[in-house]
Amino acid sequence: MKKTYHQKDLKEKLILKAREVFEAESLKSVTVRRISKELEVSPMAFYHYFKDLSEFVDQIAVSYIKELDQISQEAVFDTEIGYPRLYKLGEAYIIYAIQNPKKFLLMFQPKNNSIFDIDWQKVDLYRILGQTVAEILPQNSSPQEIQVAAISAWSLVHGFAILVIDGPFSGLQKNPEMLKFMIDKVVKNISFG
Amino acid sequence: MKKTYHQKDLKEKLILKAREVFEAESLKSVTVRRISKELEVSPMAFYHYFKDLSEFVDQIAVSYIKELDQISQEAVFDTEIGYPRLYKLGEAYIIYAIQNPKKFLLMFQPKNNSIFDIDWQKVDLYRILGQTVAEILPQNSSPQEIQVAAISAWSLVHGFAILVIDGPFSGLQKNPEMLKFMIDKVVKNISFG
DNA sequence: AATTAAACTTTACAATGTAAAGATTTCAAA
DNA sequence: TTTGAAATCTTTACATTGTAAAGTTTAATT
Repeated sequence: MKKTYHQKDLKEKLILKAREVFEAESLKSVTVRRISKELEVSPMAFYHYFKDLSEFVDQIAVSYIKELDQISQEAVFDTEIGYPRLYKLGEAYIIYAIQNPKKFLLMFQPKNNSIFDIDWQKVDLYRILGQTVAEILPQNSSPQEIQVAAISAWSLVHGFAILVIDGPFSGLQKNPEMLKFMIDKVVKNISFG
Repeated sequence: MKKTYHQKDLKEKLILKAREVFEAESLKSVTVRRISKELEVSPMAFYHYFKDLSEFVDQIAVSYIKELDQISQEAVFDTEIGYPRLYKLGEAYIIYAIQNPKKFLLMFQPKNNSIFDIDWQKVDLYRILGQTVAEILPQNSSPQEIQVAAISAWSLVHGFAILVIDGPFSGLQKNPEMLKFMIDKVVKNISFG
């Protein structure tokens, strides 16, 4: 009996393997039994770490949000304050979304019935965006004004990403030059009414 | 044996019942067995009309797109040409989305693995939007310029809707006045770079 | 009336999530 | 070092799911 009871970091391994399977195939392939089998563990081990499949999927989504956070940070890091930084951030967001459609959709798709209650205030991207628009707005802008600007900016790039990934403008993906042109157009179009 | 073989419009009834169940509960409740049972029909009758569950769900989504089409038409119908019409259209879109989050998300969520290949060119909303922005742009605008404007407009309102429904700005739903203010702000913010 | 096609049923199976209870291992306290 | 209790993992079991295969009933056509 060489069974490896107690591998200690099973929770991380489960998520890691699930990401692997999800990225290579789809969410449908991420089943308790499948992931357990790949880690050579009984299906029920899963339930020692997660309440149910729904919660598990939520945590996978969160792991991707962290990935996006990382990218947002990098995008902002080496770009000058002001509009250039905001444009860069928007561009990075759109490019990530289009290059990682499955991941991106997972983050924003409210799973089954679970509320998936992310605390967005704690998501880096959320704060970075707020910070970035604040740097553009007049010094004495109110939090509300900043919020309004952030919503406008995020809405535009998010909507564009979604509509290009699998909506009415998915045709753009077949024309890389036009796509690039549109990304630039959209990003530069961010404005604060 | 009063079994009602051949009810003839079973296909429509299946979709109708599915919409009912979906709206009252969730997509998870829309199962072949559940819908069949409610119509007092064997589960396998379903397969006489639909290839599989995936295709069925796609058709439900399409039925909601038609609903949105209807609303778009009405929104545009009694509003004067130009920006007022575009604003009205955007507003109607956002309000529908927020008041019918489940339906709205279903339309834009690429089901499981099915391509869900809607021909958007044939969707009224798509054409109405194109028409509406064209009425605003200079007469001699190229199809490409119109397309760019349409994408900008749609992206903004769509992104806003999604982010408010279950994203980082869902908090807005708890503040109807602020929400209304923001909808107006966003809609008026549509611009063509 | 006879034949064919359409609409539906019965039976069956493999895959899924997960409840219940038991086994193994680890580790802290005695 | 022994002893338990807590943590980790397994086995068994069941209800629900999608759907394949084959058969039955009704309607349509000839």
